[in-house]
Amino acid sequence: MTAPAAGCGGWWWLRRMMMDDKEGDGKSGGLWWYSGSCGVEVTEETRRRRCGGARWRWRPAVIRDGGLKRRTTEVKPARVDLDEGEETKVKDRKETELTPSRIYRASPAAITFSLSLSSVLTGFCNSHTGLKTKCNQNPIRRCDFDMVCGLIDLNIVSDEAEESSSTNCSISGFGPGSGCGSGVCCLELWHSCARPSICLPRKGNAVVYCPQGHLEQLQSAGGCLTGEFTVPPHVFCRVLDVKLHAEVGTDDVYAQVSLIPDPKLEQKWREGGGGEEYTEDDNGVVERTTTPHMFCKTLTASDTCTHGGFSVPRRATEDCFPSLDYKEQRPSQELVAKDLHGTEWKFRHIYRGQPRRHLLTTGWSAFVNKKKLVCGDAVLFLRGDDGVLRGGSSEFIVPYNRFLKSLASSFSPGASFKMRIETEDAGDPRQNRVSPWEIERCGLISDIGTFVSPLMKRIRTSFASNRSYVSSNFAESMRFHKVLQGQEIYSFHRCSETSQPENDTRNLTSVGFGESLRFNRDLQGQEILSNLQSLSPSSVLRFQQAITQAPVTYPVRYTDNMNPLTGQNRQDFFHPLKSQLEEPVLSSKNSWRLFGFSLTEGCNGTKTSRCPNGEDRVVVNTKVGVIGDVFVAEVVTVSDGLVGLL
Amino acid sequence: MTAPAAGCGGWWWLRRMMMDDKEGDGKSGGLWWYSGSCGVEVTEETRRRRCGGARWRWRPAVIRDGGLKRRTTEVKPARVDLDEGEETKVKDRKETELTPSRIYRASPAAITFSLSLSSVLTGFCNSHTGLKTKCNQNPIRRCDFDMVCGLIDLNIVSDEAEESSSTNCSISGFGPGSGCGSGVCCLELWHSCARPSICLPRKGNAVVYCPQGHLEQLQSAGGCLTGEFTVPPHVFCRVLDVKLHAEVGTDDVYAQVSLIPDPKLEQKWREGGGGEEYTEDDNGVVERTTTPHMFCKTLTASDTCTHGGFSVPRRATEDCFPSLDYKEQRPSQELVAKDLHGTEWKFRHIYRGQPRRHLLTTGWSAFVNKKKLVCGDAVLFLRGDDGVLRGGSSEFIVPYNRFLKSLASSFSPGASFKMRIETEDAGDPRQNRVSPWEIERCGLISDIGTFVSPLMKRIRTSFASNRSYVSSNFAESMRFHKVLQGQEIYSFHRCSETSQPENDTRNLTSVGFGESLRFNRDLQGQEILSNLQSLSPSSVLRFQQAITQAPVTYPVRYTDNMNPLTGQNRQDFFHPLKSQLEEPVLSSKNSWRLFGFSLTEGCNGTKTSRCPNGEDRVVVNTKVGVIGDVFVAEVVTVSDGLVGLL
DNA sequence: TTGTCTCCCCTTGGGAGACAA
DNA sequence: TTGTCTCCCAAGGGGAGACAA
Repeated sequence: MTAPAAGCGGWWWLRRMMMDDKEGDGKSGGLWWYSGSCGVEVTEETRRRRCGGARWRWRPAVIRDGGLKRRTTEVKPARVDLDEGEETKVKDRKETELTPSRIYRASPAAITFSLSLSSVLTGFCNSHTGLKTKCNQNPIRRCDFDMVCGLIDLNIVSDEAEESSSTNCSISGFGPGSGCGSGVCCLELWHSCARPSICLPRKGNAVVYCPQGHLEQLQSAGGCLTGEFTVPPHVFCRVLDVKLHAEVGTDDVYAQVSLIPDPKLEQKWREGGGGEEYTEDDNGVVERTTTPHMFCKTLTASDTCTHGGFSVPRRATEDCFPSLDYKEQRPSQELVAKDLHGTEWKFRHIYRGQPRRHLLTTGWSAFVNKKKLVCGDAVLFLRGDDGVLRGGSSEFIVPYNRFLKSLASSFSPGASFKMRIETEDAGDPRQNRVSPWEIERCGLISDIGTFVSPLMKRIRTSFASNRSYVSSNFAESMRFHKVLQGQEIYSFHRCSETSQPENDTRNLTSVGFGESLRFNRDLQGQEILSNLQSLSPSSVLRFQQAITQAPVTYPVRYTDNMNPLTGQNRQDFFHPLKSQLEEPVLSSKNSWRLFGFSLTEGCNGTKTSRCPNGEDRVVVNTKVGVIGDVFVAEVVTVSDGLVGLL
Repeated sequence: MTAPAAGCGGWWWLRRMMMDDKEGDGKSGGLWWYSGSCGVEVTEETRRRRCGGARWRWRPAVIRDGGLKRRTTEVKPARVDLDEGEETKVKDRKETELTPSRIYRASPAAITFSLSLSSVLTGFCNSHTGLKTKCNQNPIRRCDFDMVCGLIDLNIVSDEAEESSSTNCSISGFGPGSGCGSGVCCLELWHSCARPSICLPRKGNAVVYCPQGHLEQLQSAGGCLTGEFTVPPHVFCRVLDVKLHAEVGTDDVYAQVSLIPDPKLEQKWREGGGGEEYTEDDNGVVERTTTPHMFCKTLTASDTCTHGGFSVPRRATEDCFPSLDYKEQRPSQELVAKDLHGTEWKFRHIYRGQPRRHLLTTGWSAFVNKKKLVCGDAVLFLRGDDGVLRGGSSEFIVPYNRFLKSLASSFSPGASFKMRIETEDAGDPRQNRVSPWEIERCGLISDIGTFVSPLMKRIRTSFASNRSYVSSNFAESMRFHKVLQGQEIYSFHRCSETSQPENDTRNLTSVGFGESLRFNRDLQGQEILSNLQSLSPSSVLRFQQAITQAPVTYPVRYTDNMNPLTGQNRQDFFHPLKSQLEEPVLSSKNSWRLFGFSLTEGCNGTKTSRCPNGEDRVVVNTKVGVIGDVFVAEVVTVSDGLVGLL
């Protein structure tokens, strides 16, 4: 549990915690429970064991040397047979199979595919027992809110106090078509469970689907797809539908996005037409106009033990729960909570004790047992508001406008750029290839775009000067911070500095982010440390070595680059190559290709060229670059379809 | 629960109980538990719902108006919200999918197939929580026995008392190759869970496999097989291996029989050779030389409630459990029981109370909970002895000798015959076609065999005069009665009469069965009623109508009747017909074919000929015929490959 | 403000005999 | 002989305040 804290807190901590047991020896993440008489260790023999494309996961727990003296029922069998101090393995948690993403074709006209956004892209976004909750005190006072339980560490709680209107909230409404199976999945809740960077497209959005990258990832992930497929590099599509889902057993969230190819979009693009009429921002993200009320808390031993209930942080109660009638001696009310599946959970919320505190009593232990929560897990309460489905992107579904914009910028070896990353991966990004729409030029623009698309002139925009894009990008990322809990918020401008006095915090958080900072209100996190501290010289060296290795060539073929699906081409979509006589896979080419989008058209250099003074500059860039969740690097190669970095 | 009792008790009751809720409205089989304050109804919304060939089942329970006052934990949630007398639905029992039978080919030489004997053939043989048990009182006294828990009704207990040597029994031994997956499945136990008429072939037995009937049944059962297959009507085989299995979740038993074609057998048959050298009886059944010790008891409310344990019938204790040291004030011992999967269960067996009685206390409730037993279920204890794998037949694997014998007999319309049936189906036999080796001539032999096989002269034997076969047949069926519990045994000669005084019972049971009657020792059953009572005139009429309808022709083709697999013929085994140009399926023929075995060779009548005075005679035959598990009917048609009845 | 602990009390369940069918 | 009931008691869980970090 000594892994350095990195980034600006928020949901990043969820993954950080789950990555803590990197040694994989089952010790650092082991559970020591009631260590007074015997230690019970939860092993992880099969953690992350790959099994036919399925990923086995393990649920971490917190090492505790202290603890309660009573044992839980689960430990009971061990106690009987154990001598003092003896250890045993308790398999009280079933490991759950991770469903790989699926591709299927609903009809020749509509390409429907299900992309497990959080599962496939992160692989570790598990253990959420999301709750979408309503609150009932009596027929008059009623409040709907959402609640998510995950694995979030928190030692710092936000000091921002904010009075909330905690009554008469309505259920966050999603139509049956856009919700979960039961039509009750809440968008806020879904996002709070998903990878922070996940943005969902909206119905009707114009997007560019990149099936090559999708297939490639599926294949490399050991999915069920085998053989070679004839797929175009990208398909201009409209979003037919977006459905939010959650796995029944694990509460892992995923989305099912239905696309239909739209030849008009391609035609528009070929004719040099600009972007879509709607241009809220280039992600299509629509900011909420209402403020969500939510809080997150890591469960303590007392929260999860059988004696007593859940101690609710005072500020969280005021922000998320309906106010109690404090004139009564023991004010109480009943909360009705819905999880991701629409299952209702009832909790008795009472204000009692000396000194007074807020507690959830009746019903809480049932929830703990059913969701198999242990000390160290976290729970998130999210009060329901009316949610609006936002635009966005996955790795394989790129907003049309963003796609067009990316064509207007060029990258050449040595050029610096920045992109958002998952903070926890900063120490080992494993990102040697990125898509042009994921990155942004920064610093000096050494090469003016040598690649010009038919519409480049019209929409050409320098990323570096496109300030609105930058802030939008951050607003998007910060939006996910709101589900976190913290007392002290640090601006990412100061994240490499040491902690500040508490009364300085608000001033800092109000600098430079405007409205998006309101999401930080509930942030919970430890001190923000620059990833610089976790980047040892040796790790940098390893990273350098990795990028100089021969690039991997994937067996994905495409027949006509930049050629969207039309006619017979579309007929062959996803059909395995069998009798087609083509040249073998171009393994001799120095082609780094993730999404099949060519940046080499009109560009001379197609070979992998190592950065002339790479090592120093990379280190410098890394030092400067890892700020919060923004990764700054430089282009090493620009080759067939992607940008090699860093 | 007013369904008429039918047949001679025994395992028939298992299916009878599960058929009780024929209305399917979920009411007649509902569970009313602790009706004092609230009724809790177990519904069966999806009972026996077919789902892609899988059969969903439901576990019945007994309606109880009385009961204990304490509630089980499962009812607890309902109690909170219920007013007095209010009802709620409790789904405390998961319905379990029934695995359909499988056919696969291990190698071209060895046809290995797995036939789920109990599941496929009965479809309802579920809910057994079999236990194979050892008994430990101390290191000195140790006893192994078997225990099965099923759904058996019993109101009568056998009065026969028999002292048993209850100590130092050995584990019933089966080699790893012939047992369950873990090599611990007991043959006795397996048989006690299987359909009563199931007989397993032995390793090395000569059998005739009838793939056409097998495929036909699989197809009509909605199995995974589609298309048409080139299969011969029968294949002369040797039994390579017999493996006993049980489904993990349901304890449903099935067997995996491995066969290998044996051309020598066919050659022998063609040369007019006789039967096999071993001729214990024509089923190849080897009678046990040791007496099994077992008992069965329907669980009472007290047995399944949380207060107290399982009350063991005194005689059962003496017969199956090791004797206790009655000099002690509270004699007790520990029993270690193994279920079908080899899972061990420990029970404390104590002799206490005033008056004294035998109880299983510690460990019992854990078993009840794990196996989800409720009042009305039954439990069977089977003491382990050395078991010997017996010969026998399934519907598709016919013992060679029996097959040969069946060729020696002929049937023509109007001829009477009898066959064993599942008692519970007597009211609706759904048996309009049978195989010649399943039936036996009775009454006047109106037609002397017009069908003569090459070896008929040598082994020709009249079924009606083959007394040993008759008794063997009954011995086989009675063998399964031993697992049942009853106080009053009725001879099948008197089964249509009303109940007799108890002291008459022993005399009756000793008439006419000789050694086979020892299996009745533990029979448990209600009064034996003739199925005549359940055969209303309308049902007979319906049956008559059914058999006069145009016979169904199945899409099973066979290339050469009576031609076993040889050479290329064998190569095509199970391979779908694709390019073969044959005449269409002979749907115009009045061919009733179940196993593809022709009885029409040398026989003039191939058309469906209705019995001249059918209705009256059928009724008469039925009246006479349904005696215990023996069904007497008459031949209606003799056509291409089977005998039409009744 | 809230995590831990202890105390109290109720529920539950295991195990015993009483009693009667 | 055995099914049901009641009693006893221990274990465990829910809920409360005490206390301290």
